[in-house]
Amino acid sequence: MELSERKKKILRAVVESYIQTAEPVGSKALAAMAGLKVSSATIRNELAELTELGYLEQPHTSAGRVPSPQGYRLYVNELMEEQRLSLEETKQINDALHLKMRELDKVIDQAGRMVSQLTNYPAFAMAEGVRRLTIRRFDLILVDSVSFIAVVMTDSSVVKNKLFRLPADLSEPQLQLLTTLLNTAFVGKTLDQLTPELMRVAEHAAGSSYGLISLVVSFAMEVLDDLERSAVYTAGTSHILDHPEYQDLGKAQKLMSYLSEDRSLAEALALPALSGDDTKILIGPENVADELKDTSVVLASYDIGDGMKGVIGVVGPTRMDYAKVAAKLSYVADGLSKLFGQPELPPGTPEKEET
Amino acid sequence: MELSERKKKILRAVVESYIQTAEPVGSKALAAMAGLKVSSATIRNELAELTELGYLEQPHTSAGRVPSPQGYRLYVNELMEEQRLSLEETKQINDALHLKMRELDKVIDQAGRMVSQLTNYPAFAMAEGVRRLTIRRFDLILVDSVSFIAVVMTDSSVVKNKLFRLPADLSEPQLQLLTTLLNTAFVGKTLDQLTPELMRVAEHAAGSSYGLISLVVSFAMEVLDDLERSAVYTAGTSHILDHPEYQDLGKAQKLMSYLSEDRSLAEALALPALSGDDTKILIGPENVADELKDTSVVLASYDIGDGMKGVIGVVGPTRMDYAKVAAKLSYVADGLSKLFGQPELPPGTPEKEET
DNA sequence: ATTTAGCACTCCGTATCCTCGAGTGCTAAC
DNA sequence: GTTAGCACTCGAGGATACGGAGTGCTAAAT
Repeated sequence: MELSERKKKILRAVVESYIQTAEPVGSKALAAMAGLKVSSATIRNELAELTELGYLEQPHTSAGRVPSPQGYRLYVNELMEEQRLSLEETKQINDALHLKMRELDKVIDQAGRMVSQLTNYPAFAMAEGVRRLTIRRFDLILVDSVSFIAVVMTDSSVVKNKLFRLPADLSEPQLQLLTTLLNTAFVGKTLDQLTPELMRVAEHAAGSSYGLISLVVSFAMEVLDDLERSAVYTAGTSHILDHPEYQDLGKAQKLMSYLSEDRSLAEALALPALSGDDTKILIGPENVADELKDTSVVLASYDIGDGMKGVIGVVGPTRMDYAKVAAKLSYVADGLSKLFGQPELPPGTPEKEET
Repeated sequence: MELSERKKKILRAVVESYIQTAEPVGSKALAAMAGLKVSSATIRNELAELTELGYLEQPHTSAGRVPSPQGYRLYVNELMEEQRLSLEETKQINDALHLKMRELDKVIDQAGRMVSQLTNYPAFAMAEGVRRLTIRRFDLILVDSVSFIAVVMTDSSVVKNKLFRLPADLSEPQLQLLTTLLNTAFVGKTLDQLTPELMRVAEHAAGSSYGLISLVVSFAMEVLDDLERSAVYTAGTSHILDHPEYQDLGKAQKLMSYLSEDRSLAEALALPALSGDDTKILIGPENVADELKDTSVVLASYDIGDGMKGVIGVVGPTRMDYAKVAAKLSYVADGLSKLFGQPELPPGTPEKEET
């Protein structure tokens, strides 16, 4: 059943007032502020019905109303006005987006921090699809007679390196050979195809018994591990304490430590994040993770290229300023998509501003 | 003036009891536990004197006693017993020390996390002296006709890379030339000698007007930035909320956000950390940073090699289990020193256990 | 000269009670 | 359908009382 215009207006007023003040909203206050020229008594009737329908809740009988998750949901879906960012805000974001680093993990990390700082909520940032990155090239650089550095380069300019030290001497020609071998075997493969089995096949094909190949297997494994680990960053967890809903130490504690376990956060949010392209809002119980049941999450994803997606998001109380957060988040996400889309400019070249 | 044996015994009992319970300690409780066969009245007299001398404090007239910073200081200097770690604990640490990664920043980060997890306090880890790292070698790897990757290798196996994309084409020979140029000019120099001035000199000497050199200047700068930024990691800040002294939300907030500003933490602790080799304990007001005035810090440093030092530390309330924390910290620090001291074994080679 | 027992006193933490006010739901009039 | 009026509910916050842990002091005991 569709709600009457007036009910919607009232619901919206309740949500917005509560978002601002964190205090239950009473009929009188609503009568004064909502652009309705009706008395508080009428509003009381409407409130009673909205409560009946499940959009509002009462902390106790004689308190004002507070939006229920369902209420927030309706607000977010239908009532919320697209928030326009102020010039200042866009400027601030644009400035921050001029990241110097283009290394994937650095960018992700930075993006998370930025979002947290921008919204005053804890934020997280993650990348999805690292295992599908394609290997473009191996290079082995001799350091001294017993060690070399392996550099693997993939799509999206992701580069990883690792130092190897060997029990035996190694000559430049040997290294060359190994390089060729690796390149012919693995270029074009994705990272998660880089399994020990494949390695053994390659080793066999080359007829070589260096044992070196197995070294590089472990290298590849570490690269993967590393990428996956660095696929989630959280920032600004201390902002939790800014909000009155977390005066309760126990709650704050729980949420905080949940947020610092990057892995579980990633798992809980990977699915929702992937299922769509634009901004997603998960309100309280809509979250799968128990720890987030009375917490809301706003997610935005951006395109990294080469089949990878990045996700940035914000975590906060259900009483969250969804409009503002969503606006900022999607602006940042767009910015990041552009950043990854456009070819990297050489440092020093002036870049053109967004307007 | 030296305290009497009995006073010391009492002081120690107060400190240890308070560390455990976080409750002011009364004369009766002390009479019962300290190995003294005197009555509570006698102890009251002693307590009064200890308070007079500034080693103890009274939250209010009719409460028990609490150690003052000065009291903790004496405890730490003279009364604290070297804590022996249990076999389990050493095992736990040893296991954790078998870090796969040897990349400097990863190790530092890991070390911080480990310590926090081990002690249940927030921890931090930093490296000191990155700017003094010596450049060992540059490598430039052609990616495609308009981009290349620069790899710089320094002491301590620190390797950094960055992708460059150029407005113009670039040939393999050109790259070779550039590489030689960079290597002759900069190998053997430390990172902080890698200034724009030096760059200009080199460019001039080579008679080249590529402008490429300036690109690499910026690379070097970024490497430095990057290293410095990644020179501080904090972990486990949420542990703050475990301790009753931070029930006061405001305090918790302040400390937390202070801890997440890595830079200022680093500055505040760089000095004390450097001035000695073994474990350092800073109690409350002994900290220079205002934000840490009622917080204690335990620091241990370890040797990374090539003139670099690493510092790990723990932050907590002045009522901290100094003995345990110091023991764990120095054990970990020793472990790390050894880790950096011994040559890296090739993966797969079984490493010998500590006993 | 210490040490100890005894005792009056202090002061915090807690529980209890009370009041106040915001807000509700309902009824009856508009 | 709307509004005014009113009794009622319930929590927040303030005052008051109480119990207990702990002290400091004095005087006796060792």
